[in-house]
Amino acid sequence: MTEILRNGTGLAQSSIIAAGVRDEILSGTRRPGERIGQQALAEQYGTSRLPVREALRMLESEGLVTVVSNAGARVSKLELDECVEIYRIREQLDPLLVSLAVPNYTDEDIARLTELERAVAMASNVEEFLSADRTFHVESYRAARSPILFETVERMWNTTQHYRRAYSHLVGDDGLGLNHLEHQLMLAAFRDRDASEARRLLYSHIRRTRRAFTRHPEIFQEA
Amino acid sequence: MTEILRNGTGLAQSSIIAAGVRDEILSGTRRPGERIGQQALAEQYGTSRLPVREALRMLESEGLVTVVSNAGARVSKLELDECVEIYRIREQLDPLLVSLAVPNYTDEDIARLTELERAVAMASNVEEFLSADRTFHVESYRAARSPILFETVERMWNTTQHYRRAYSHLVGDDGLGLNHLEHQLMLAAFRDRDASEARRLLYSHIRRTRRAFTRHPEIFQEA
DNA sequence: AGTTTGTGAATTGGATCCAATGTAACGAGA
DNA sequence: TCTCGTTACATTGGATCCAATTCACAAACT
Repeated sequence: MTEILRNGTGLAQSSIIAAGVRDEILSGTRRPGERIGQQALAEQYGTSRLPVREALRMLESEGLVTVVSNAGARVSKLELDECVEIYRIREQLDPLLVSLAVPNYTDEDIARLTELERAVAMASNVEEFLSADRTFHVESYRAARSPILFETVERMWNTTQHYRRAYSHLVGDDGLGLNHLEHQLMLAAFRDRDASEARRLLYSHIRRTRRAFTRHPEIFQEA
Repeated sequence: MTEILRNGTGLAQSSIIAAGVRDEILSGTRRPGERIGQQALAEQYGTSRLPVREALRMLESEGLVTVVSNAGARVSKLELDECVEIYRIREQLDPLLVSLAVPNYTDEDIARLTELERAVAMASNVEEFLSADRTFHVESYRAARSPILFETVERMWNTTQHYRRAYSHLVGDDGLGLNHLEHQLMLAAFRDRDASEARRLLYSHIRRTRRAFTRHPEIFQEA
């Protein structure tokens, strides 16, 4: 009965550690190729190395970490080809997800999404933009109530996060204008409850980003 | 230098165990909802429970196993809604994958795929059919050389394997005729190197299966 | 007779300890 | 001075041991 921070329903320490490392990778604290020591992680979270190892296996299955036997774990790196492949997947799945969500939108949903898009447009630095952009899209997917599809999309989003950041830093504010226009068109389709139009717009949105990556292969160069 | 069965490049015991359990789940030896004891697995593979736990975490991330804290691991069950969701994903990804493969087909590839389809048509029982059908599709994807997309598709395939088996047992030979016709049309598109036609045909192929599931919700009833 | 509660065993989660592999620094030789 | 080989160290992989939680069975109570 002591109000000790209980692990909730089945939240083992390995899950907590995995979530922490995941956040650190997504936030850019840990960069691709960087080594992840078990001992260091164990000390950081005040546990033994055992839950750490399970956490690393979980992250490996998510594609965020690459484990080599007897050589340790590293943050996964992506080649341009692989990033393009993932974006091809997203070109298919994100539009499907949004097309499932649009019919379920309430007026409140659309008002909230409009506000979230304002936050994207008003972002004053790269980190703010990345965070707001992700929130906008994630929230636009919520009404689909398709947890498996959502998780699959989120996984694709996560593994490419670092390169989206690198691209944003590279181009600065250029291209944000197009991004804003596409978001506005999507919001219009949302208001019309036009699922197929929202689907096409999101497809183009992601496709354009994919082609932008192809124009900037230097992002994927070895450090 | 001793030719001891080396673990190859990074094949830890946890990966071996995970592969074994994965096979047992896919082959139907372990049924959805069935408990997976750590101790039993450890004895089966002659190791301690430690690699077993890592293996279960990996399978959990793949969606094949559901782990509840302090309550053990079980083979994942799927509701009809979830299975439909996964098939909606496959409707998008499998066609993309085949459309990437078709342009790369050699004449030998097409000859081999024709043979593999004959094996599907000649399958004399459910297990043979499932195995041959999977081989045909997997081989048709190989030329795409898109490992990430392939792995994603394979994951979707794996989590729904049990229900495909249940459906096949339920309907027997009915519907196999349509399956064969669709495969023949796909082969024709392959020979023409008509990627967009192959894509549409595979979309219809998977969509039809999804709708068949919806007509047989009894497959997903509690045992 | 059905429900509930308590006690027991079985199973899971975690920590410490030991072996094996990979890495790196150091030294010797060309 | 550069290269190669050897040795020492750090890190990972695995096994055994201990604590905590859950589940099952049985007994008692309503």
